[in-house]
Amino acid sequence: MKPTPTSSSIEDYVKVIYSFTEWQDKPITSTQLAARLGVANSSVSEMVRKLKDQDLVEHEPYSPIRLTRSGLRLALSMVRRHRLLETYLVRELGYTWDEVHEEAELLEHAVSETFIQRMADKLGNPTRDPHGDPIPDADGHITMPPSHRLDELDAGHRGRVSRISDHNPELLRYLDEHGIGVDTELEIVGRRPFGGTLEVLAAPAGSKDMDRAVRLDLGDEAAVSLWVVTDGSHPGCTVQELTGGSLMSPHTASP
Amino acid sequence: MKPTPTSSSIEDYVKVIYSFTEWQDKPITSTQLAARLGVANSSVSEMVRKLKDQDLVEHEPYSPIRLTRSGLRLALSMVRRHRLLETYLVRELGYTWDEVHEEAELLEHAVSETFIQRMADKLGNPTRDPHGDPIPDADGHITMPPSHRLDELDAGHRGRVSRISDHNPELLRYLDEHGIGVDTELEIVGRRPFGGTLEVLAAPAGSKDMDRAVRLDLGDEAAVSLWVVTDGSHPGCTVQELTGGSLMSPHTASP
DNA sequence: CCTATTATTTCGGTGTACCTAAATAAATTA
DNA sequence: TAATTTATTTAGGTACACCGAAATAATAGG
Repeated sequence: MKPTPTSSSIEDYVKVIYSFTEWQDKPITSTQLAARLGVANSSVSEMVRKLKDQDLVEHEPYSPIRLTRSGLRLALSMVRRHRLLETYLVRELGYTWDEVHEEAELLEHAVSETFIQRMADKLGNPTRDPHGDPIPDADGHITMPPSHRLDELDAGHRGRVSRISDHNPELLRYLDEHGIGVDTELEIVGRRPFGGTLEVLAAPAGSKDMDRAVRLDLGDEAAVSLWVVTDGSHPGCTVQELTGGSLMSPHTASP
Repeated sequence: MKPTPTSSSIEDYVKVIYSFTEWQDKPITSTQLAARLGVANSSVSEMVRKLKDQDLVEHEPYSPIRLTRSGLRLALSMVRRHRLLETYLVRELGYTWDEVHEEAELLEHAVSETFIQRMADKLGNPTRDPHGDPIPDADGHITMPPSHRLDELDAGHRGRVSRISDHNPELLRYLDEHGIGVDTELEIVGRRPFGGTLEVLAAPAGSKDMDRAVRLDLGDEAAVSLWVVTDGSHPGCTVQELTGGSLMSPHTASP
């Protein structure tokens, strides 16, 4: 419960802890956190102690890690930075959606609050980034679209792609080559679970041609996450993560 | 003479070493370097050893520090980053010239080469930044305008402001309030050296009104540096630093 | 030329964020 | 439930970039 000298590592920890609960509500464990940050478990233990000292997380030994109110505030401000930066890079500097993640990852720790605000103004305060993720506002309010898991959708289901995870550039390029992006209308034409892997076949709406359908091979553990709107009406409704985790009800986060 | 894992500290050291010799040619000493970086002398000694190991500087104990060819290359790339960022922030994000320095200082360590290039393209590969400083090209070539020291100019001399140091926001705001910026036409209406300080009175060209002239009180030690073109013809000719150091001949640096 | 002053380097330490290996707690399963 | 496996934390150590204080070299003054 001390002051708050924040560092770029701290920002990363908090952001990852937040992200883990963005689309499902189980809190993250040390090991998962270590894996996502690419550091050793022991580093996490140590750092979590520090985060707790600064009142950014709640944590009892051997139990999962949860953000406090002020941890959530910090996390949402990092998420806002990241997503605004991605939007800006795509709209103003001609980046493609598969390039932006890494660059934003570095920049989010370096830019000032002024920079963020000027950028947001110039972009017209967007509420979704190029991957379809919601952008928190300056006060840390974020509205998650209501959602269902893609792996619960039946063949024949149509909808718009609402969101595609920005973590796998290779997947993004693959989807791009097949004409799939945010807001693309899709239809689930088939599905085949096997060997712990869920395979979803999707094609531009209307096509029933299984051979020409995009084959999405979805391992567990966050390898891939594609999101699909379950009704074709408005963008930004009824989406849910493909990989791991249980179905959760729609929610809104704010500090 | 080892490989080259660069860090943001190393980048700062090298950039400051370069800057010191940009407008005069005496090499920097440990103490001066420490002062400009805001670190202790002992930190500089240590770091300079490391820079030498990486073949970025030449240095014999107790003598001044000079960049090697590869040190100069790195320095010019940092200067390019910094000046392009300043230009971009002013032109694209509505920063004023007195705000940009700090922001660029942070960003220059974080952005990728791709980012720099896209930014440069969008700006049309400018060769001067908002303060009038020359921007090195992608190959590390920079052309310094030929120059005379402002403190050698006589009263009555007219010219355009070619360059104003970006290190003192307060000065920049002061000048701005008095309508002085890069490319403003000025006339030296008087001068008064006293107590180790040089005072220059300048006014918009034509005005002979000493009272309404801008009074520039120029201490030594890099407190202020204003640059004035000594002839009104083209921008980018005959400029020189105001503070400390001896007159040097025009030169061009490149790695 | 020798001494006093100033510049520079060396030495012993600090905080941050990592790591591996060892110890301990929790969960699984036999 | 006891034993094994897995998760987590603790212990001991590293690299980086910094610091103040002490030692040493260079410079300036008498």
